[in-house]
Amino acid sequence: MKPYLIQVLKELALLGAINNRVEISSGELAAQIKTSQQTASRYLLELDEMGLIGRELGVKKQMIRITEEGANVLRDEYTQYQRIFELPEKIYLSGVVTSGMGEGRYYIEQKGYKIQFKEKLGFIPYPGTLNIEIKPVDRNKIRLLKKTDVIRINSFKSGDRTFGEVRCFPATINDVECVLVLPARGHYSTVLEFISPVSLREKLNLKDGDNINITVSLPREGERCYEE
Amino acid sequence: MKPYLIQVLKELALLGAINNRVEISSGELAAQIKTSQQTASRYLLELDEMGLIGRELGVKKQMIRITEEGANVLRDEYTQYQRIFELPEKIYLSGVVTSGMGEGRYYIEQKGYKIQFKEKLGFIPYPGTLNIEIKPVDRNKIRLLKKTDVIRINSFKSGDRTFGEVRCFPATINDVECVLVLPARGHYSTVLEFISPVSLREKLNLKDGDNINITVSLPREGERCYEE
DNA sequence: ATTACTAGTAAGCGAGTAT
DNA sequence: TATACTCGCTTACTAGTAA
Repeated sequence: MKPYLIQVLKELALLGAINNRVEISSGELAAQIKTSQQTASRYLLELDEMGLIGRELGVKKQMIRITEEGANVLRDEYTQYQRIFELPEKIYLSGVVTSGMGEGRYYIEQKGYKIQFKEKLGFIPYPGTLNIEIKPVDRNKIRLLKKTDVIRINSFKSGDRTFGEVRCFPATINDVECVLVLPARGHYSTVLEFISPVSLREKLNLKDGDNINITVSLPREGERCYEE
Repeated sequence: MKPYLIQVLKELALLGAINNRVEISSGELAAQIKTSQQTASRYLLELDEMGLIGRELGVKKQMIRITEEGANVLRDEYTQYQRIFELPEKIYLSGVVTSGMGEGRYYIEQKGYKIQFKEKLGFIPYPGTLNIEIKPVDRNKIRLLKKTDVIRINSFKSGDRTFGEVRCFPATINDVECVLVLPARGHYSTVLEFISPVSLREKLNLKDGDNINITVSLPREGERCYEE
């Protein structure tokens, strides 16, 4: 979808072309979007061919109406802006199922973690984590999570070693509820670990390489903290 | 403002670049917006030169943050989408002060209208209308108004002639409250007439040719009616 | 008046590559 | 690895104009 066509569609929508036909000549549209009449005419032809607008050409002007499909294009844009400005409650990620090397399992089996999971999450996790590899660029979204404070699992000592603090976020994978577990310290990884009372791999019938969609819930506004 | 730059800015914002710095290479951005690394690099240069983003170039990746100015560009876009989808309570117009030929005055001085103005608007208008010429393309917005029902002034007979039904809409001109009066029948005009208890021309200190901004309030959702 | 075609020009794109 | 330059190619633009 060409960006300039979205802009034109938006302009038509602002004139009311979503719920009504709108009377506008290519010259008028051109003035509105500050381009030439010829270009405006071409835009309308393109939008028409793509089925995003409908036109009734009269002898003089034309009546234009945005189609359902065209309205959907704009609605999608609107949704994106809402995600930007409406201090989102969720972030959206997609990723691929991978196999870790069983370290996730080793960690969550530690008594010091298990007690806290039971207390703060209300369940003892199935012994094993579901590892999801996300796109490197989406680590920026994880960055946001690291600054928030949802459910905090404290660090503890066991024998000679220390197990670090981790943070938990209510999440869904393909609409199944689970919990994202992030180490509070350390470098950003492209692999996320999820836990649940039951085996997510079985419940979701997943195998390595499967694509899945993730949503992660963010805490309420007041608890949010940003840089600087 | 080039449409494709807005799209890129939006993409960065979706990664969280408004409140945080975001770590992204030109190649990653390219993949995100489905273009080449070179083009993505050029986009970032353009946005940087325009002051819409700030960059910290490291040896490897770069940290990007949307500036206040950049955020404003996106906020303006968002506002436009809100006007499209949030079933607006107001429509926004701009226009130029013109002189009619005194017909407005003739009409509102009619007793049949005056009684109804007093009853339904709560005031007897200053004897004269403020005429505002709008852009022809904005008649589409007026079209929306014609389908709504805010304050209806009934037609009446006086002597041998009939005075038609008119509709009134709460409005503001340069933030001063007034009332837009539209004939219920007849062709769309590019000249709108406004009334008020006092002389709007004096109160706003207007002369012919002055540019003014208008907002017109629409009725609540339930009362709205669309074509078809 | 319009819409929209043609043709010449300008802007945008991406492969190759320097840094 | 990165970023971002050059340059040939493609796409988009507008003036002129036909319908």
